[in-house]
Parts: sequence; C-alpha cells; structure tokens
Amino acid sequence: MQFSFRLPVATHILLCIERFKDEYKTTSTFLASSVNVNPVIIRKTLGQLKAAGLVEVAAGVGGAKLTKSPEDITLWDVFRAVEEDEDLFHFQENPNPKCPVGRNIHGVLGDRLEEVRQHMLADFKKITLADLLESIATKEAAE
Amino acid sequence: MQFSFRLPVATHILLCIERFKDEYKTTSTFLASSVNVNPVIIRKTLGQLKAAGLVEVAAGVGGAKLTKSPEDITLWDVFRAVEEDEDLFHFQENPNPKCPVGRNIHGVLGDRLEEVRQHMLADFKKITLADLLESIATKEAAE
DNA sequence: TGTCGATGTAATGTTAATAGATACAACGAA
DNA sequence: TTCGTTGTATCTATTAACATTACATCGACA
Repeated sequence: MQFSFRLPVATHILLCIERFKDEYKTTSTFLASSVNVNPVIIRKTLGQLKAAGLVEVAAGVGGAKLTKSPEDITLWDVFRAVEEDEDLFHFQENPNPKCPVGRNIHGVLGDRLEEVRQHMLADFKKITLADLLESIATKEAAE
Repeated sequence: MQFSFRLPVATHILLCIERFKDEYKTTSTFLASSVNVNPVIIRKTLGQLKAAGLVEVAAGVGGAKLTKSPEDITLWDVFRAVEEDEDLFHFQENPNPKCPVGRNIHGVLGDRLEEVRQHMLADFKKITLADLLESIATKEAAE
C-alpha cells in the first residue's frame, strides 16, 4: 500500500530546475542524473508538469523552467499533475446487494474516506516549493 | 496510486460480524458472500485482524466476534492491522549524492510527507465502527 | 540548409503487488 | 469418527509501475 514514485520524482525535478536555473541548462539528461532514473521517465513526468502549467519545456533547444515562482507552487499542484484523480481507496465492485452492509458500505465508508483524502490534499496545499528549497539550502549550508 | 482493497474489505468484515452477531454464525463463507470475494481472502484478513487483537475466531466450530465494543475500534486500528507500516511514499533509492538536491531531498521531503501521513492516521482514529454501523442503520431505515 | 543536441512518444521487457483459486492439514463439537 | 470450519501453502492471472531502446520531430546555429 503505497503511493508511487511519481510525486517525489516530480518534486525533485522541480526543485532541481529552480536550484540550478542559473548554473546549468536543466535538460532531461541533467535531471535524470540527479534523480538517478532513466531520462525517459524525466521527460514523461516533465510532460505531465507541462500539461499542468507548472513548467515550460524548450523543445529542440532543451531545458525547462518554472512558469511561476516557487512560493506559488505547492505539493498539491504537483500531486494533481502526476497522479490520476481517482479515489484513494479501492472498493470491492460488487458487494452483495441483499446484505444491508454490502449494499451500503460503499456510500458510508466512501464518504468518510473521501474526507480523509480532502484533508490530505489540504495538507499538500500548505507545502510550497519555496519551503523545500529553503530547507535544502539550510542543509547545504550546514554541510 | 491507490490503497489496496484491504482496508475497505477488513472494515466490511468487522461491520458484518457486529451487524449479524445475533442472527447468523459469521463464518468466512458467510462473510465472503456479503463482501463478494473468495473465502480465503476473508480468512487471511481475519487472521490479520485476529493478530491485531480486534477479533476472536473460533477455530473448528467457526465464526468470529469482536473483542471490543464498536465504539472502541477505529479505522486506525483496522488500517494498522491490514497494511504494512511502511512509508506512504516511495523514494528513489539512489539519488545522486553529488547533487545538493539529490542528497537532501529524502530528508527534506520525507519529513513533510511523514507529517501528512500522521495527519491521515489521526483522521482514521476519529472514525469508529460504531459511527459506521449507525450510518448503515440510518440508511437501512430509510430504504 | 544540413547538422546536432534535445524533446516527445511508441513499443517492449521486467518486476512486484494483488487477488483468485484449489488443496489439504488441523481443529472442535456432536 | 464424522462434519463443517479455520489456517495455510501453493499456483496462476492480472495489473501497474518502472526501465530501456528506438526513432521521429523540433529549433538553433554554423
């Protein structure tokens, strides 16, 4: 029971783009070497981030940059960009309709779990890229 | 990106055990017909719930019952019983240690996401089996 | 305008997790 | 001893995710 790599990877990508924007051209190969995954994974993820309006990618010439300042990008934005907007939990599709529990559990439990999910998304909204960059800078300074 | 069936199935099982305790012997076959999965899945899940101290299962004679009252069992108990206690998110195992983002992202992002996870668990603690039984009873009465 | 490095994307392979199913030993009551 | 049930082991099928290769396309520049 786990989320996929995608949110951490996408966040890593965005942080690198911002952190190195003045030092390097942030190509998919460059980013792949920091994250340590195949460049194709980077390009796919970058494609999702682009579709969500978070980055611009220069086709041909190469490199990516943020479309907003890091203060205005939250993990919620990233999460929505890279994860399907499905329910958090699987439900058994065909519980027994003749059983009062079976025919009502989806509605009853689903409602509660949806609240939990919304709560999680609200937490994501509180975490900005700027927060993370600052934490990384602090760690860097302490090295 | 989803949780497995296990939490909803385990919850379904517990609700059925309590709802039908005075009417039927809640065997794995009986529960399987309400949830509509293979009885072996029920037995495996019941084994996890038993290991967590939430139910007693009568080997030989058959049937299961709760060890506590429904007010005292929360989704947190159920979640812990059926899901491995791993991190919510996967991280790339080997980010580039030469990159300041790569060598620090696990610590920085991991801390934030762990807070989100703890928050989710706290939400689970607020939802009791008794709440769910009451909601189901309300729906039943309205049918 | 041809070259070159980069992106976009399709196709394929690999791995891991999950669920479904069958089989059977062990259990406990009658 | 019989019978219904639980506890497990094992096998298979399915699915999702990630890795990799390959190649068409793009845009700047000599």
